[in-house]
Amino acid sequence: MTLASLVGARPSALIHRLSHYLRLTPDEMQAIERMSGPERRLAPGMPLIEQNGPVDSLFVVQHGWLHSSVRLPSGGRQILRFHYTGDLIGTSSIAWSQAAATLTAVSDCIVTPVPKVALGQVFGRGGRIGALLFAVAKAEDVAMADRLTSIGRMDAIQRLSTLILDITARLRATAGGVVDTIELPLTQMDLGDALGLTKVHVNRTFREMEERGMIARNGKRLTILNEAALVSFTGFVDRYVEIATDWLPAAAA
Amino acid sequence: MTLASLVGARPSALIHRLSHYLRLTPDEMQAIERMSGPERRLAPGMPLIEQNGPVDSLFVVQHGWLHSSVRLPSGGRQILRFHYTGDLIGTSSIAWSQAAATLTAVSDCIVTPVPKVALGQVFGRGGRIGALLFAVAKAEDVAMADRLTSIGRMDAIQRLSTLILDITARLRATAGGVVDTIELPLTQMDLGDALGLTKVHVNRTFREMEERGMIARNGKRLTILNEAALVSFTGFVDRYVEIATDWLPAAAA
DNA sequence: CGCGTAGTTGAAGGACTTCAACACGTGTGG
DNA sequence: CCACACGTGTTGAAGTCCTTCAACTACGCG
Repeated sequence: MTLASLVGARPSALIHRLSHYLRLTPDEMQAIERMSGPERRLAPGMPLIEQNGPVDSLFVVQHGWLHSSVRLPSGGRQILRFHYTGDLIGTSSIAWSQAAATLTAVSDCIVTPVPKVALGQVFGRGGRIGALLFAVAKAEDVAMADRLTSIGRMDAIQRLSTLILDITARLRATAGGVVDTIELPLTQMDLGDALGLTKVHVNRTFREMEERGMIARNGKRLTILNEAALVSFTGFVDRYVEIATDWLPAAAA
Repeated sequence: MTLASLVGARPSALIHRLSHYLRLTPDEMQAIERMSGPERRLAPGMPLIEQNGPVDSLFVVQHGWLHSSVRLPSGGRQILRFHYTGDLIGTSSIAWSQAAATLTAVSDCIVTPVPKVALGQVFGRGGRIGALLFAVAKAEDVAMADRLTSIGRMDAIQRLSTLILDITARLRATAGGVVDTIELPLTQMDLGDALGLTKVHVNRTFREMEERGMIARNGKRLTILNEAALVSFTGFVDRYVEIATDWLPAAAA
């Protein structure tokens, strides 16, 4: 009898994610599995949580990806970040009972709810999981700081480049092998809202990147032609490949 | 014999901060106190941690404030956020052994180091502290998302306004009463680097805000003339006044 | 007193926005 | 089944906000 058969249809993507950084014990896996409720499916464009709406649980992204965004009084929108398979999302509900942002499915998604109390218990029981979740949260934090830097101090080409590199890196993590062509279900308006640009200028920026031979486009497919150049051009760093775990407390016997 | 006399000269500002959200038990206070090493003082402008430098500890801000920033290959700088009394900072060292950002004192500061391993033990022993630290980290996260939104989608006056409101709100937390005049030790270049603007334009924006009767300046002193108007104008939300704690595990008996 | 940093202002230039129009694909109701 | 609406992508022209460059002032400190 496998663990998966005990607790659900498939092992949680969160376990898979954390296992990337740490060899989890069966106890730890079970603790993570037990946090999650039944699966919920989302079609592209569907909202999972609405800004200012009530929330009392988080979610684990089991499949697909989403983004979180904020609407401004002026009518504008800012996309804050993208969430991928294995992410623990909706975490603003941890600090407040109202959602700070809207969560929207980008691709077809499967998510499982994690009641706040269940997360509290994981921290309460001690061990390494809470600490590791903290570390992952801090890594996400630095990734958002990178985006902040990109928007605050880079021009349109660099902004778009960093975002393409970021998305590519994250999608690779689940895809497995090294991919240089990605399927981008985002509209140019989405990209603009993520980069602090207008959709018009995103379009022009795409064109210029093509003309410069940096990328190739084919419908929604996008190919990076010279990744090393893009990386050095933007100073991009993948914040997820590695996380230090030497400081974690010992695993329970 | 008081707790403070047992473990150090003064109770940790981190205890004070967390007590704002939760009534801590003596055990919890002691656990927090024991994390910290000896005090270290910084004069304004002094670096605490250098970007890409080695780091193996975090710090608690016991007094004063700092900012974290990133230098770009192009020579520019982006200030990512400001850190105030009671903050746990340098947390990128949790995920990596190299610092992701530079930490610089803004005012006279006192900080105490927290070895990564000591933090790991706090998580490891379980209870509420780890969970609460996670919640606070997530609140900071939302605050940074607010700044991202500000830089991505607002004009110079709104950006500067949100930053002024943010700093004022945070300084009040330690100052006690409601203050509408703050001492700003930041240069206009600092402000520009925080807002994604040039120092020249920060200057012009200050002037226009004065002309519009939004603020008054006197050297480094800055007075907000109509705070309610600024708040509704920018949609500013103070992310620190309140944090939900209903989901935390029970305190140890 | 001289030097360096910070603040201030003007003039010119540039990156991005705004407005507008059109092409294209897709779904939907008459 | 076609007409039409609608969202998305694309391109041009004009305008604006912010930057860049440059000069000058003010202030603190050796």
